Amino acid sequence: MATGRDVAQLAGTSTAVVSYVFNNGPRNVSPETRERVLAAAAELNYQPNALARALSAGKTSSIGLIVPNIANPYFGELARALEDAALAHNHLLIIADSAGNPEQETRHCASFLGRRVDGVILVSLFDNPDLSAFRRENVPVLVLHPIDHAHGVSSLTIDYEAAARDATAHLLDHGYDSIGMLNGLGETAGAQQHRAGFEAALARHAERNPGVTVRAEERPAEISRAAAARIATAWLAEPDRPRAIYSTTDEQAFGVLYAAHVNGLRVPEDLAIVGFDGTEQTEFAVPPLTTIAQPIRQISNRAIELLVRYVPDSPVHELFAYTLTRRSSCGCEPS
Amino acid sequence: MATGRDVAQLAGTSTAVVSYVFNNGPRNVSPETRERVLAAAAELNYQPNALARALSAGKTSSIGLIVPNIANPYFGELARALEDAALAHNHLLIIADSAGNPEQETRHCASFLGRRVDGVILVSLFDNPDLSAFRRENVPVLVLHPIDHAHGVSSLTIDYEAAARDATAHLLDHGYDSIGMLNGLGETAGAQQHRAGFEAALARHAERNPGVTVRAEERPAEISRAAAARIATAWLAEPDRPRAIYSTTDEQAFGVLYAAHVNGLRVPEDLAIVGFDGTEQTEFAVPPLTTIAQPIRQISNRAIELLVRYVPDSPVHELFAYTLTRRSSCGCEPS
DNA sequence: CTGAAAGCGCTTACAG
DNA sequence: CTGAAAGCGCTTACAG
Repeated sequence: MATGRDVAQLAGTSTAVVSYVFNNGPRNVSPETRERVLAAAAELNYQPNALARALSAGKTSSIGLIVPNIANPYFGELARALEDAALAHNHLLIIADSAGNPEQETRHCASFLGRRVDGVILVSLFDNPDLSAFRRENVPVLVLHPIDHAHGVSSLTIDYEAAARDATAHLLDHGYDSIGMLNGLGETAGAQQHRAGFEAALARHAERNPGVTVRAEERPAEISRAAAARIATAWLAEPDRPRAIYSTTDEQAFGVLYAAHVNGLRVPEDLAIVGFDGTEQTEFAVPPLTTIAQPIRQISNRAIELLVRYVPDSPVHELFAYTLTRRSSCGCEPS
Repeated sequence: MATGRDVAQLAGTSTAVVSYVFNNGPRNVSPETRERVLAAAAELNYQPNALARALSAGKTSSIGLIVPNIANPYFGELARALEDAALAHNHLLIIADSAGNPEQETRHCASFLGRRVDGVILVSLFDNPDLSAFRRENVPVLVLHPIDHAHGVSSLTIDYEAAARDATAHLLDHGYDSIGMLNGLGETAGAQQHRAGFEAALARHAERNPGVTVRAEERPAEISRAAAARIATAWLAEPDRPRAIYSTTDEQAFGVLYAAHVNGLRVPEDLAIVGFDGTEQTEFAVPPLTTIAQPIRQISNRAIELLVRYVPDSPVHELFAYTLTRRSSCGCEPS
């Protein structure tokens, strides 16, 4: 492939000038020279080598993203929004999938370090991911879920506890007296906040409705349709099955929806469901799913902005607004 | 960050040897020297700079993938399988999303060229994508869908026409006498093959059942749940609505499922549905969707293999086996 | 406004 | 088995 030298030669100038033209700086170039360079470049189909540029300039203009499963639509939508935002800043988003495997997450981190990404965005499988290597090399890292502030990592997230409280309270407002929560596996900060919100809503409800008892139970499941379907199918077959289920991800909510179908239960007449994430698919579920909608675009735009423009020198923890999108799966009237 | 020179210095050797150690070649290194290098590297947290390596070695060990929408689960599953395969060959998969925008696909192609990827895998928005730049630079390209062989691009795909024929025939075997096809937009090779298969099944059925008339109609829709839902909702509200619909993607099939729900139609009692792609979600649809399952893993493994090991010097067109996964949406007994 | 040259951090013939 | 050095293709002070 043609190099800057080839272009310079054909244009009768130096490689420095070719660089100035293609980068619009840092020095000025006379209009005539610029024309000659551009013409030569077009003739030779010149495409600057991004590797050489990155090596020389000391930055790659790339950002790494690690998600647990890119086939999960929430992460797909997230990746899409992040890529749009990165592109708007002329950065490349490198998407890596940890496939639910902690070791693979660690491998991807090392690989990103080797590729000298300018920043990384992480949806971690660990409650306390080891980010010391990034810290050592001064590579900014952003985590897109709750994380213990003591870990010293920046996070951009909605308030899971408040959202879980609202979701549960909404189910309680419908009058359901037996509510299940399908949480994720493990004691991550996210899982703990979901639980805290769930319990807070129950406590408040008990306080306001003396004498009324609501049965509540939490069960864990891997975050996948298949796992949620399996666990919920068994759960809903029990005689004292819950009347409503709060799922901590949409992916699991779809599994619960399926489990209801398997058990011949109507939604919402026999079982109410609320999901979490607000993926586009929830609108087209049968019936449409009520869910906590995350502001994916806003979080994504801010994440990229923080990584490419206003790199914080100490950890930041920004909270974003969520909305409870009411649809028929919880018992609300279809709109 | 520590460089190879730092490591060489600490280990009391040269950068060449450091390189030999980290690449296991191309020269041998005595066990003692190797030990010293490894120890020094560990002490300095040395991580070879992949950019410098690529620039020097003349290959990036990276493969570019462009899909129309990474939030579409089919492409998510595909990306995941391709990444696994690439990783197994120590390659990086760079995922790019054209967001249904042809110009963005073109931009991504240029960007891949600039990043000097070793190969590209494409799910194109164009019927005849302009791949001349890759050809000029000798970058192998693989397209994962039907494409006119005259275009000179390699393709890895299932036989869409045969699959469409089987799917349609299956619906006809159920005895439905009015069948709709929800195709993609535009006259791509894929859309044409879907149509050809659909019509072939109808023709054969007519031949074998003289006197029996089956109504058939094709309608186009953008490949998204929302678009398919909108179009199918109107279609199913018509008095002579189809009794069964063959959707050329699962994503559209989910939209049709939703449209049936909106129209108060039961699936499969009032409307039978068959999808295409075999995404994992189809298993957990309500009711589970019958679909043409693509061998995603096999196609992905082969694609990576062709790009990193047996780069073909002239276009290849490999056909993979698909399966019709029967579930209840078409009227088959739930298994 | 422009050019010659050093340097980014590797790899790899070339010597020894 | 090991080292000195050229080179990959850019960017960017340094001169002029």
